[in-house]
Amino acid sequence: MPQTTPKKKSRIQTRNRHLILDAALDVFSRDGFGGATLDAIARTAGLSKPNLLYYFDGKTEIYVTLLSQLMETWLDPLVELDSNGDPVEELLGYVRRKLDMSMDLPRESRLFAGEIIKGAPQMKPRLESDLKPLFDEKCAAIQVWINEGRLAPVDPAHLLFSIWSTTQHYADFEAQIAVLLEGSAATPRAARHLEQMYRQLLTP
Amino acid sequence: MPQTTPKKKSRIQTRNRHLILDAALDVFSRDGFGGATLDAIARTAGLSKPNLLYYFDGKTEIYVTLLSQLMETWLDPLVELDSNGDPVEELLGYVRRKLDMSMDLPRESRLFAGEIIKGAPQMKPRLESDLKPLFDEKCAAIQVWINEGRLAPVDPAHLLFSIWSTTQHYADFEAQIAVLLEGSAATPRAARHLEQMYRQLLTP
DNA sequence: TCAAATTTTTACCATTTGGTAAAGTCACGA
DNA sequence: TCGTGACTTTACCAAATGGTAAAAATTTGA
Repeated sequence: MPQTTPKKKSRIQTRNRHLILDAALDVFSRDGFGGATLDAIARTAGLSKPNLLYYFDGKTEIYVTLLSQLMETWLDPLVELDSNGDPVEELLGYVRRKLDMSMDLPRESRLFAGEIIKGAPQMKPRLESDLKPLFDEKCAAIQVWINEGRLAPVDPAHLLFSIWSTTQHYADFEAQIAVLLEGSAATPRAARHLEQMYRQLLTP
Repeated sequence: MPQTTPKKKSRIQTRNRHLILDAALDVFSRDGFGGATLDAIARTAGLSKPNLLYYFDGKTEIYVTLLSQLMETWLDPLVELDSNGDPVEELLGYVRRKLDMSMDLPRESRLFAGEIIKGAPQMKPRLESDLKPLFDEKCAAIQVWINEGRLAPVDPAHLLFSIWSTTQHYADFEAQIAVLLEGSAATPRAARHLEQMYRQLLTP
């Protein structure tokens, strides 16, 4: 009986698949799906194009595999938002995790952004099946906190949108920020600014 | 003596150039520069590909023309930020203008986002020459307001980043928001949420 | 060690893409 | 109305691109 997720047998399999996915992340996040080429991915990975296609069935499969892996990583900080914790501190912790993620994984952030900008042709099903229920659950939890008077009355959905946009901005618009901030490092001041902003907004 | 900006002579010239630029905005904002094709632009514009190339010298020229026109529109709301006005109201007005712009011109917002995500290969010079001085000027004006005690102490640069990201998010991530919010219209609640957030942050 | 299985390379191919040459069509002023 | 210049179409190309077949090289396991 064939497995739906076939195990990667050899050492060399896993090594090369990782090489390819890392190269593909470079190329897809910079050029988008349409602008990326198999040649560019192969060159970046240090493999030949036919060799690439020995490990993946095609350009689309590489892209989908990347997005699929990314989805888990991307949802993780929100999963960790604990409805039993202190409301303000939980949300500030979430902001912090999202910001760290933007700084540590800018390519992943840009890949995600590019896919959504295009209208999410590949991701839409997973947005509906994975993100939407989690989003609804967390919005409800935030609303409970508000009803209990432990959080200032904010629009839960748009609060989450704000957090996503302000944190991901540092990855997605890095090129613009580099021009405007020149030498100075963005991270510490960004972290301070976001904590100040969301603490004021959320404290009842 | 040839003009640097040759005048568009006939009625049909201007009409077709507009048709092409509008079609190109559709295609480039969805597929990015690399993913866009002249065929797709021509089809969208209702012209033949050679006919396209009668009006523009090539794919790159169309793209650069679009970005160039966009730059003015994009900077405009920030230009209007009046250092003689009331600080909080001026900044809230700016937020409002940026949000309206995202809602009215989502394709332009996505085109801009796509270019920056790629590392701004075409825009970087104009970011340095046009945006950077304006940004520095407005940051300085905000700092003056803070020093005068008319605005809460915030990081001017990161305040502007927040405003850009939270407003543009509604255009750039429209596909995701559509999934999460389903039927309900985002605009009025977004406007309320952003006003609440920035009023609290900025009021001294 | 040596055959079987896995991995890599070489040599291709069909389609798509950005772009051009040149012939044809149209609009307008003399 | 007719010639001239502006516009459009037809018929192409060369390069790039996603992808394949099959031979060659390498690794693996008995």
